[in-house]
Amino acid sequence: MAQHTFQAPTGTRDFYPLDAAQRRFLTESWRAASIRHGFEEVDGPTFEHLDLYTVKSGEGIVSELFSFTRAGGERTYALRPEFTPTLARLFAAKANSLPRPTKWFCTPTFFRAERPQRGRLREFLQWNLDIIGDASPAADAELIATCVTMLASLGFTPKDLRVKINHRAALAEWFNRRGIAEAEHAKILTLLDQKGKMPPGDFAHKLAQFGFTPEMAEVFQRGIIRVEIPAGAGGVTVMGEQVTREQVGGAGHADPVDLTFFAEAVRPLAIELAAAGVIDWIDFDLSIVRGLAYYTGMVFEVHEASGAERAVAGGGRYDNLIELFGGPPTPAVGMGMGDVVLALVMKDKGLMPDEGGLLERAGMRPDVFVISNGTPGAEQQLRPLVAALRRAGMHARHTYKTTRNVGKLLKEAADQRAHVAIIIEDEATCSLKVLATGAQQKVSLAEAVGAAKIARVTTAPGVC
RNA sequence: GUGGCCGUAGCUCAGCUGGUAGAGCACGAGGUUGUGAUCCUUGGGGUCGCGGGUUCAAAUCCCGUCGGUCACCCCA
Repeated sequence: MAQHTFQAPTGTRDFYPLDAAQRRFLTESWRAASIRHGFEEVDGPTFEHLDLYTVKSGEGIVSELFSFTRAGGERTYALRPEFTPTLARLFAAKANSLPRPTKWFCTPTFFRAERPQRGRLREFLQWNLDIIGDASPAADAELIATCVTMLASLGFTPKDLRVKINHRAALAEWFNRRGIAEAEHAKILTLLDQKGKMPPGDFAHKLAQFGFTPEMAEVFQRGIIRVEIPAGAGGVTVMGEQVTREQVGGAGHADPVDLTFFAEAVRPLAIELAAAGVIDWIDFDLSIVRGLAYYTGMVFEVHEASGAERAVAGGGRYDNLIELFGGPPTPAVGMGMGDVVLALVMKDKGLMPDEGGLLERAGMRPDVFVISNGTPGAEQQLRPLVAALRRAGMHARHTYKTTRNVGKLLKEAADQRAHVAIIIEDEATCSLKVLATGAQQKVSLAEAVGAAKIARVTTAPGVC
């Protein structure tokens, strides 16, 4: 009978030790930033009733889900494709006893039945961050600031990544003032979303159907708009690119471009972002609209500065969503960041730690590697010393090879990224070597555990 | 779901217009002077993604299929 070989399902990943270390590094970075900003960790089931997802997104979503029924069962379930419905369910169930705002985060796995491509897989991790019960621009800014702080902790700068912010409510109000019917708004948003996938001429032509001039199309193409911030709110007075009537149509044009209203609408948010110290990362950009329906206010995406790669993160305000899932009317703002694009962009920018760095940051490096020099007395002490180190809370390893060549075993200790090597000389003494520096000292075997602890603490590179 | 490109050792690949598989690195074992090096010896590992077809003969040519990748659709 021929052996059958099994492959991992399409769009999934196997996590060998180094991959697992990278995953843990990312999730720990997410966790640390969340906790520093006062968010609490939550989670829910990996699968939910299918209905939970069709409520918000309609039946069309089903083809994008992994759904199933239990053999012999009636109900249909789906592996979770996102966290927001679960979050809304959790909040709605205890809404009366939860504080306002409630600040929650999680870093779980999600599943989408799409064909994988660059930056998109069928199973992935996503950091979710939500502030529920606070309608203020300060909450929007806090969410974005948490996201930015996390990215900065990985080594990104405002030159690497840009946070592009738009405002659905302000756009809608602006459209209304231009006399565009409510029913047309979604079509315009869709058109804006697809702008990058068509020639500029086509885009202008399609926009014209909604009464926009080619000059307005030019404004949307430029995207970034100018927003003035009062001095004293973070010391920044002006941000963004000046778009003047002269640049896009001339002062005498019949339909002059006036974005004053829009700039006024987002200024409170800009002031909060300046106060949070992240204004350097921000562009107010009319071309960011984010997919579908439920956003009601601020929307944002984090992009690699040159526009390469997919969005690293995205989110926005959804003030109707908790209600939609059966809770009391509650304003909320949230975001998600997937691990796949994040890792790609980190590698693009040279910010992904190397093997040693990943093991370090994931907490996987051995504290001590114990070597016997091969004499009978030393050999006898090897296992007791390893055991004693482990009892003392240290990550201790030893070789499984038969050779007792000290040079080879030191190489093995270094290959395994151990911090300290202990070479047992005989039944009573050993040498303790700090591998990073080569410094070596003789100690009695009885003192070895204590000496290793001290060496480990005083030589540990800081984990930031 | 649709299309382009790609599948040879753990990795990077060689193998020409057909003549039943190789290199480097890596890995295992051992040696050399007991300190992360160099060096030497040696070992394991592939029904060439899978299945069919053409042929005396297929890693090589043809078809299908599976997988990967990139793009479209979609992107919560």
